Amino acid sequence: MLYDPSAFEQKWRDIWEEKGLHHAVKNDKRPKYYCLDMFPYPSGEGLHVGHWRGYVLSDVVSRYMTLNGYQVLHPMGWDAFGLPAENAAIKKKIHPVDQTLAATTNMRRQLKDMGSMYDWEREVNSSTPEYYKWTQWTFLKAYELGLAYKKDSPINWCPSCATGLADEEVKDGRCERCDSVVTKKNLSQWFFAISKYAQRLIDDIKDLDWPEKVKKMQTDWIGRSEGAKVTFKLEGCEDTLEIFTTRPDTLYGVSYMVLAPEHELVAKLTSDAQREEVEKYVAYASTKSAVERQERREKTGVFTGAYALNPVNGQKVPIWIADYVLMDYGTGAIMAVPAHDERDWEFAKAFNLPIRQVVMSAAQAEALRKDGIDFSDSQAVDKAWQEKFGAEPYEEAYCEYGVMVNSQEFSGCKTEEGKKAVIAKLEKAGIGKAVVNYRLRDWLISRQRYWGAPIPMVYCDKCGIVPVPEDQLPVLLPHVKSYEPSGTGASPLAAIDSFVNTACPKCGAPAKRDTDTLSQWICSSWYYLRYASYDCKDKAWRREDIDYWNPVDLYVGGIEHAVLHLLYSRFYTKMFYDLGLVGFKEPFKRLFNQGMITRMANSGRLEKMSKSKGNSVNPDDLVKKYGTDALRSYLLFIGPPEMDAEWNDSGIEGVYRWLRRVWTLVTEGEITEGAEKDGEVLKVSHKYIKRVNEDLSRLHLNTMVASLMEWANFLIGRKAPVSRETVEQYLIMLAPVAPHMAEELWAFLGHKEGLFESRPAWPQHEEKHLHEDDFNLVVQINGKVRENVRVSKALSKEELEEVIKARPKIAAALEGKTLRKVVYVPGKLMNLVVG
RNA sequence: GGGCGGGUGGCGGAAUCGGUAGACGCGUUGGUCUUAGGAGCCAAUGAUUAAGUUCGUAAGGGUUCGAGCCCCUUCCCGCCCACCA
Repeated sequence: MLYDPSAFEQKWRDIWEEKGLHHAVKNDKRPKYYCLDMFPYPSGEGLHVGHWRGYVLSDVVSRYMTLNGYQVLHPMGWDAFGLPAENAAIKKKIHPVDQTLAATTNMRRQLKDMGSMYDWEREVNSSTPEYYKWTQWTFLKAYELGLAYKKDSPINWCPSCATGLADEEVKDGRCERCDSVVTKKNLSQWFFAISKYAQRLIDDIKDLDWPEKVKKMQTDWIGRSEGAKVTFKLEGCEDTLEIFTTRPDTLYGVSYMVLAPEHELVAKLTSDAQREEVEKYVAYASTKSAVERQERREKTGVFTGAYALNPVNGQKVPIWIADYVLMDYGTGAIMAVPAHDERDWEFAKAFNLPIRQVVMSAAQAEALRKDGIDFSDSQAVDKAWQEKFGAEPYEEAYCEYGVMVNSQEFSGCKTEEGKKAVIAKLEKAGIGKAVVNYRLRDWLISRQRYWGAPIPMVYCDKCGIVPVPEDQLPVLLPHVKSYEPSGTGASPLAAIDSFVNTACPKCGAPAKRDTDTLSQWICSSWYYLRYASYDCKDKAWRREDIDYWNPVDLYVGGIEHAVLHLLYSRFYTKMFYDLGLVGFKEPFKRLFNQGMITRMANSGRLEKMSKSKGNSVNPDDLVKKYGTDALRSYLLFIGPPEMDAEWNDSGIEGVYRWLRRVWTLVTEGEITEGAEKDGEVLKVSHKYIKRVNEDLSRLHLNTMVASLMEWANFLIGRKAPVSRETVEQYLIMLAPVAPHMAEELWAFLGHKEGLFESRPAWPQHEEKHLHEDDFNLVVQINGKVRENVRVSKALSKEELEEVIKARPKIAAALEGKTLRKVVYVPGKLMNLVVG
C-alpha cells in the first residue's frame, strides 16, 4: 500500500477532536500531568518550523504520558496583548483586535495541523475582557498586599516604542523588542515590589528541576551581595554620607569618595569654586545612555570641593562625582579604595589620587610568616611589611583576599575575618552595619501604550488613589480607531475623555482613571492557572482546579525568558501563595529550553529562523509534501532538543523514507498472529524498547528517533514474517512521534478502537529477553584494538586469556614479548599489556 | 572584562561509568529495476595503504593498561552579564 499521509492524517485529527481525546478532565484514578508550552503572541506571520520544535517536543511528552496512564493537561492560548501585536497592527493599519483575530485563526489552524493534542476547550486569549478582567484583579491583589506602588522617578524609556520598560526588558542598553537605544524619562509609574521577594526567589530556585544555566542567569540577575553600609561624616556639614561596600576590610585604604552624578547630596556638597564644573558634568552625565556609557571605558568625573571623614581613622578624603557610580545600586555612593578595586584604581590613576595599600597578597603574607613575624602583633606586621614590601612598585589593584595591613588593630588579620571584625567595630560605634544588597530592582509595570489591560485605578481629588472594586471589573479597554502611542509619555487612553472621566468608587465625585496599561508580562504571569480553571466565571480560578492540575510538571519554551517571564511568574506565584490563593510556591517544576532552529539568512550567516531575516521555512508547505508525521519526526531527529540546530532542506527526506518503510512493512509484510516467538527478534526488540524508554525519560528525542529507525531497519532487513505483538509494540512506541500513522496502522491491524482512545499498555523491556550466553570480547594489545572474539559469558578471566592467546593474530603479536599485565573488563574487553 | 555552553567525517549528529570513535540520517559513489529516473531496492562511504598497518574527536602537554570523555596551557565559536561598589 502506498504511503500517502494526506489520505489519513486529517482524518485522525478529526477523530481525536470528535471523541474529545485531548480534552483534559479531572480523574482521580489517574495521576495528572501538566505539560505546558509558553503561549505565543499572535503574529501575522504565522508559525515557522522553528516554533514547531518546542511544540512537537511537548506533544511527544504529552502523548507519551497519556499512553503511560496519566491524565494529561496540554493547553494552548495566546499572549495577545502587548507591543508586538500592537506594532504589527499599526504596520498593517488595522485594529489590534482584528489583527489578533486574523493571526490566532491562522496559527490555531497551523497548530491543529501539527497534530498536537492541545485541549482547545481551554484556549485562553489574554486580550479578551474575560481574561484581562482577572489580570486586572491580580493587580488589585498586589495592591492589597502592598506590593504595587506608584513612584515618580526616572525610568527606562524606549523612544521608538514610546513606553517605559522594566529593567529586564533592557538588553545592552537597548530595547529588548526593537533594539532602540533606551533613554531615561521622568514619569509617575506603577511598580511591583519584586525586590522584596529577592531572597525567596534565590532560595526556592535551587530545588527546581530547571537547566542550571537558567537558574544561574536568574540568580545572577537578582544579584545578592553581602557587605556593609557605612556612614561617613562630612567636613563642615551636618549631613552624612552613606555608602555600601562588599569590602569593609579595606576601609583603611579609602582615599576618596564618589557619588553618582544624580545623588541628592551633590548640589548641597559642591563648593562654590567647583559648582560650575560639577553642574556641567551632571548635565553631561544625564544625556548619556547606557549604550554610550559602555562605549567609553575611560573614567570621567569631577571634584566637588567637599571632604568626608573616614570613620575609622578620621582621615580627610575628597568627594568626587563620577558616572561609574550608579545611582540605582547600593546607596548611589561609594568609598573608593584604588589599591584593591580595579575601577577605583583606574579613576585614581586618571585623576592622580592617592593609592593606599591595606591588603597584602597571600605571597607577601607567606614571606612575612617565614621571617617569623607574629601576625597577632599588628604593629609588628605593619613595620615588617613596610620594610620588606613598602617600596615595591604597585602595578595594579590587588582585588583578591589576603591579609590586612596598615589597618591599625586589624593589621595581620585575614581579610575574610577582617570583614566581620570591621563591621563589628562600626556597629558598636553606631556608624555601620552588615547588610545584604540585591541588584534586582522593582518591576516597572505601567505602559504608555493602548494594547494592554487598563490599570484598574482611579484618581479622586478627595480620596486620592482608589482601586477599582472587584465587582466593577473589567475596566474595559475602549475600542477606538486611533490608538497610536503619543510619544510624550502620555498613554493614548489619556486622550479619550469618555474613558478618563469616571466617578470615584469611594465618594462618587468626578474622578479620573489611570490611563496607562499593564505590561503584557503580567498577562503571562498567571495564565498557567487560568488553563486549569478555564471555565470559572466568578473568579480567576477555582481552588480545587488548580489544586488538582498545578503546578506545571513540564514547561517548554525558549531560553530568552530566563529572566523575564520566568522571574515574573515565580514572583506572582509567591504573591498568590502569600495571599493564600494557591498552595504552592513555585509555578513550574521542570523547565525545558529547546534550542533554536537556524538557517542561512539573507545576511549570509547562520541565524535564528525568522521571516524578517528571510530564512524561515513554512511548515504548511512541508506538511503538504511530506505529511505532519514526517515533519514532526524531522524536528526531533534534527539534533539534541536543547541545542541549536541547523535546518537542512533535504534532512526531512530521511525521516520520510523511514516512515514509508515502516508503512510498507506493516501494510505489505507478512504478520503472524499472536506473540513473538523468534528469539532473535525478541532480543533485538527488547533492546530497542529499553533504549527508546531511556531516551524518552531523558528527553533525548533525537536518539529516540534513531533507535526507532534502527529497530525498523532490523525488522525490515530480516525479510521474514513479523509477529503482531512486535508490530504493535513498535506502533505504540512510534505513536508519540508519528501519531497519525500509528493510528492508521493500528486500525489496519484490525483494531476497532483507536490507539489513543484505548491506550494500550506502553511496552517495557523484559530482562530475560536481553540475556545472552555469548558476548563480543574486544581484545586490545597495549590499548589498541586487535580483534573481536565471540566468547561464552561462563568463561573466567583466566580461561578467556587462554582462548585469546590461542588466536593466531594475538599469538603473533605476543611473539617474543613479555606479557606484563592483563586488564579485564568483564563482559566487554581484555587488554594485554606487553613490553 | 567576567560567567556559562560548545569545537567529533563532505554535512546534521551518535558514543549513560574512562573501555571497539563516527550509531542514525543527509550527501556522494557504484549496482539493480525501468521507456525514463530527481522514485524504490541493494551495496560502499573518516584519512592512509596493494594489504597487514598507521593516523585520526580545535592545538599542545599530562594522568591511565586504556582518554572525545579527567587535569593543565593555548586558540576558535555561541550565549548571557557587563563600571553592581
